Amino acid sequence: MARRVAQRSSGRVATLEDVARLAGVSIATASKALNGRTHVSAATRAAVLEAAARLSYSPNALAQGLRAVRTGIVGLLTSDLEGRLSIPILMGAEDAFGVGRTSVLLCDARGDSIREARHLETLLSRRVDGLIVVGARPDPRPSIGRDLPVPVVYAYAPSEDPDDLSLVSDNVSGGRMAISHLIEVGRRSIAHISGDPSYGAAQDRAAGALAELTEQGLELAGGRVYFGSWSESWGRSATRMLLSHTRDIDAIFAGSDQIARGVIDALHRAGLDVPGDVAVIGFDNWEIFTTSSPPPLSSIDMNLETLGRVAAERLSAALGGDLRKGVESLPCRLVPRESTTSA
Amino acid sequence: MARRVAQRSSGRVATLEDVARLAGVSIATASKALNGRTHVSAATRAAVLEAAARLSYSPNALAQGLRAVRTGIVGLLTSDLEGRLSIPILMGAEDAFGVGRTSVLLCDARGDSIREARHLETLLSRRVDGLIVVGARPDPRPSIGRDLPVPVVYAYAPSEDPDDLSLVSDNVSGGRMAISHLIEVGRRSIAHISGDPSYGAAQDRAAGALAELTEQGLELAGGRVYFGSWSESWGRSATRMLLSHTRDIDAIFAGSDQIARGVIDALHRAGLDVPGDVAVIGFDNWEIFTTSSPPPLSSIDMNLETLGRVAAERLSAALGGDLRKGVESLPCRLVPRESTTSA
DNA sequence: ACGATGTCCGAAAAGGTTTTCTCAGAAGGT
DNA sequence: ACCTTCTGAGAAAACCTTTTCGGACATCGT
Repeated sequence: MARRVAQRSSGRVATLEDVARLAGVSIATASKALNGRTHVSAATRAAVLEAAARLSYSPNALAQGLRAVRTGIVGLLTSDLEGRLSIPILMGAEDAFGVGRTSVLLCDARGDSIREARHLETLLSRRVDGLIVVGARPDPRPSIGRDLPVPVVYAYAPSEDPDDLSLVSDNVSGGRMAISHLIEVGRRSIAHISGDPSYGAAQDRAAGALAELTEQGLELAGGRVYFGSWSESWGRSATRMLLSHTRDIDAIFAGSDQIARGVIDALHRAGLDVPGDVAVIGFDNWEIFTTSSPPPLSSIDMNLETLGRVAAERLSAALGGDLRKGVESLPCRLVPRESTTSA
Repeated sequence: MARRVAQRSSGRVATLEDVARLAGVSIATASKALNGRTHVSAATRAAVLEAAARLSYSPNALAQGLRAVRTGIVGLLTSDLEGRLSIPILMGAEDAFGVGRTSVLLCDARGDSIREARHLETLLSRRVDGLIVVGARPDPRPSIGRDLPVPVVYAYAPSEDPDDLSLVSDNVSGGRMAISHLIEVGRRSIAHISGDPSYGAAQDRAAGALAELTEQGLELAGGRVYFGSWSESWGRSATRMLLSHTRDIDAIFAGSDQIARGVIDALHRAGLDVPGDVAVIGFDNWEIFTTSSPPPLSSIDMNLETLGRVAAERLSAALGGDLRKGVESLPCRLVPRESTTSA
C-alpha cells in the first residue's frame, strides 16, 4: 500500500496545464516552448522547461496522437510462435524508426486467422501508423485485406496479393552464396540436404545452389537434392543415405542449421572430420545452433534485422505518400565459421 | 497508388459522429447504443449498429484512453535478446488479459540501461496501464524506479528492491523435481552438471537437487556439482571428466537443455546408451533442444506462460487497488520424455 | 384532465495536446 | 509624432469519445 499512497500523494500525473500554471504562462506558450517552436522568448522557454522538469512532466502521447496525423505506433502481426523471426525483425524496425519515436505493438495470432482478425481490429482501433505482417513460414500467405486505412508491409512471408508490398529474403541467391563459398574454399563434390520440399524456401535455395554449381561446371554430389524435413534427425539419416551411396563428397550444404547439426553428427559417427574431410554449411545462422556446434557452423544469414529495417523504411515512405507494391527480395549474408574454413 | 486513391476516396476513417448522422441520432445516443448502455430503444440501437457496420466504424482507442482511466495497453520491457523468455511471457499475459482487451507494447532494451530508461519514458508517455519487466538472466536486477505512476511486475528476474513485486520460477523445487523423477524411474547414482555458478538459478537448482537426494538418503554421484558454463561444450567436457572419475552413474541432471545435449553426446561417444545406461534430464524445456535430441529430452519447464499470466493478473489486481510486494515463486513442471523413460 | 412516473434522447463537458488566429506592445523608419 | 513591421503571448478550435444531466414525451393511475 505504501506505493499507492505515494502515488496518490503526488496527485495525478502532471499535465501541460500544470506546467503552464507553474511557469506563469498560457498552455499554448508552454506547448510551443516544449516543442521548440518559434515565437517564444528565451526567458519564457527556460521558465517552461524548468517547470516541466520540476513536475517531471511527460506529454500524454494519447492526446498527441489524437490531435496529430500520426500516433507513433506500428503493429507487428505475427504467427511466429518462437519469436525467432519476429524479434530480429522487430529490432530492425525499432532501429529504423529510432528509439522513442515509434513503438511497436506486438500481436501473435498463433496461426489462427480468427485471432489474427481480432488483433487486426484492435490495432486499427488503436490507430497504428502502419502494420508489419510476419508469417511463420516463408511461403505466400493470404493478404490481411485491401483498402486498409494504413500501409502494410509483409515481411518474410509474402502476401498472395500482388498489390501488397512484401519483403522476402532472396533464398535463391542465398543458395548460390553457400555453394560459391564452398567452391572458394576448394570443395568440388558438394551435396545438398534440405528440408520439406513443399516450402518455397527449400526449392529456392536448391535452385540457387544448382544454378551456381552449373555455372561453375560442377554437378551435385549424390545425384539429387535430399529433401526431407527441417529436422536434425533428417540431417542425420539423409547423411547416412548419402554416404552409403557415395563417399566421394567433400562438402555438404544443409538447408537449415538444424539439418546441418544432424549432418555433422552423422559425419562424425562415420569417422569423418569436419571440415577436414567434409565442409558443412547451414542456413538461417541461428546462433543457438551455429555456435554450440562442434565445430562452429558456417551459415547463411537471412538478415532479418535488415528485413525489419527496410519494412520500417517502406512504412515511413508510405506515410509520406510513396506507396510501393510487389515482392522485394533482400540479399542474404554469408557468415563463415570453422565448419568450412579449417582454422 | 491505387490503394492510396481508394483510401482517399472513402474519405478519412469513420467517426462516431458519422455513425450518428447516418443513423439519424445524436452522438451520445450512438455511443450508448454501441456500448450496450441502457436508455436506448431497441429500434434505435439496431439503426446505430447498422450504420456502424455500413461505415465499418471502429472506435478510436486513443480517444477512449484519453477519457477513460485505463488505456488497455501494458508495456513489456525486456532485455532478452532472443525473445526466448519474453515471447512465452507475452503470450501468457495476452491470454490472461484476453484478446482485444489489452495490447502489449514490447520494448527491448538490449541490456542497455540508457535504452531502458528511454523505453520506460516512452511507455509512461503512452500512459500504459502497467509494466512487466523481464530480465535476461534470473538474478536480481535494479529496480526501474519507485513511485512510478503505474504498477510494475518483474518477471523471471526479480527486482533488487523488496518493495517491488517479482515473479520468479521456483528453481529449488525444479531441482527437486528433476531428482525425484530420476529416483522414481529407478535411478540411484545421480550426477549434476550445471552452468555458470554465479547464476542464482544454478545455485538454486543444485540446492534443490541436493536437498531431495539427502531426503531420499542418496549422495550426489561424482562427489560434487559440476558447475561450468551454460553451453553444450561444457556439458560434453564435464561428462568426460565425470566418467573418467567414476563409471558408477545411472543418471545425470543437467542444469539446462543445452548442457544436456552435450552430456548426451559425450555419453554416446563413451559408448553408453541413453536412457538404457544413463538417464538424462535437462532444464528449461526449450523445445528446439528437447525434441531434436536423440532421444527426446526430459526436462523441467519453468512455466513461463504461467509467469506471464500471473503477471497480468497481478497487474489487474494492482489496478483494482490490490498492491502486492515481495518475491513470489511459481512452481516448475516436469515434462518427461524418452531420455529418462525407456520407451 | 392532471400529476406522477418512466422512457428515450440530446446538449455539453471533460480528457490533454497542438495549431491557428488574434492582439498587444515594442522597435524602427520617415 | 505617426505609421509600419515584427515579436511574444494567449484564446480557442480541433481531435474523438464517454458520461452526466436535463428535457421532451408518453403512459398510467386517479
